[in-house]
Amino acid sequence: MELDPVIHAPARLQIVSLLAAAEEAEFAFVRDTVGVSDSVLSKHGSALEAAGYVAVRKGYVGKRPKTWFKLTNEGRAAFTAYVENLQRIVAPSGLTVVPDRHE
Amino acid sequence: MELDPVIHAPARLQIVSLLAAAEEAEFAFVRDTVGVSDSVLSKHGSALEAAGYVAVRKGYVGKRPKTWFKLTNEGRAAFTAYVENLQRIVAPSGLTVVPDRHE
DNA sequence: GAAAGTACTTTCCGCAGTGGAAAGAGTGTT
DNA sequence: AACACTCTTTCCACTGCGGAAAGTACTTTC
Repeated sequence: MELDPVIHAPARLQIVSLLAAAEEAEFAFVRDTVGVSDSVLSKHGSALEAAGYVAVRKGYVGKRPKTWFKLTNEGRAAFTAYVENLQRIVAPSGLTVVPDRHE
Repeated sequence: MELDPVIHAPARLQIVSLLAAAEEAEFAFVRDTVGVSDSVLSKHGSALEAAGYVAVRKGYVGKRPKTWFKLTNEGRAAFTAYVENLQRIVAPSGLTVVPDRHE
C-alpha cells in the first residue's frame, strides 16, 4: 500500500490532479493555479515526464512558444492507484466530506 | 489549500488515519500496522505530540511498560481538514478520497 | 540593431525531512 | 549479574524541495 512518491509531493499531487481533470493544460496556467515558480514547475514537469506520467508538448501560439502538459495513460493509472491507496489508508477513519454544491 | 505537512508525510498519514479509526492504539500495534521501526514510530509519535495532534499515554500491562497513542481533538480536526483539502485537490478529476456525505 | 521581453530550463544553493541502525535508559526477570 | 522488554535518542546518509539567478532561444520594441 505504497503511496507513489512521484505523485505524493504536494506540488506534484496538485499538478497531476489538475491534469487529471483537464485534457491538456498550459504551463502558465498550471504554474499559477498550483502557485509555484517557473523553475519549480519546470522541474516537476520534467520529473513527471521522466516517470512517464505526463507528456510535454511544445508548440507555438502565434510566434510565442508554449508548453502544454497532459497526463499519459500511465500517469492516469498511477494517479488512480494513488487515490485508491489514499482511500484505503483513510477509509477506516469513517470520515466523509460534504460535497461542494456548485449552484 | 495547504496540505498540513505534519500529516502529509506518508508514515504519519498512516499513523493518524489509524488513530482516527481507533480510540487508542498501542505502540507495537501501530508500529506493526504501519510497518516502521521502533525508532521511526517513536520519532513520529513525538512529532505528532509536539504538534498537539496526539496524546501519548504511558502505563503498564502487568509489569511491562506500554505506550498508547490517541488523537487529540485538535489532531482529529487537523486530520479532517487535511482530508477535506485532499478532497478539494483531487475532486476535479472526478475521483474521491472519501465518500460524500449528503446531509 | 541594441535592448528588452517572453517562455521556459538549468544550475546553484541551502535547508529540512526521512528512515534505519545502534546505542541508551528505565524497569523487570532469572 | 546478565539478559530481556519497551521504547527513546543519537548518529548518519540520503533525498527532495523550493527559490534565485543565470542561461537559452526566440520575438518585439524603440
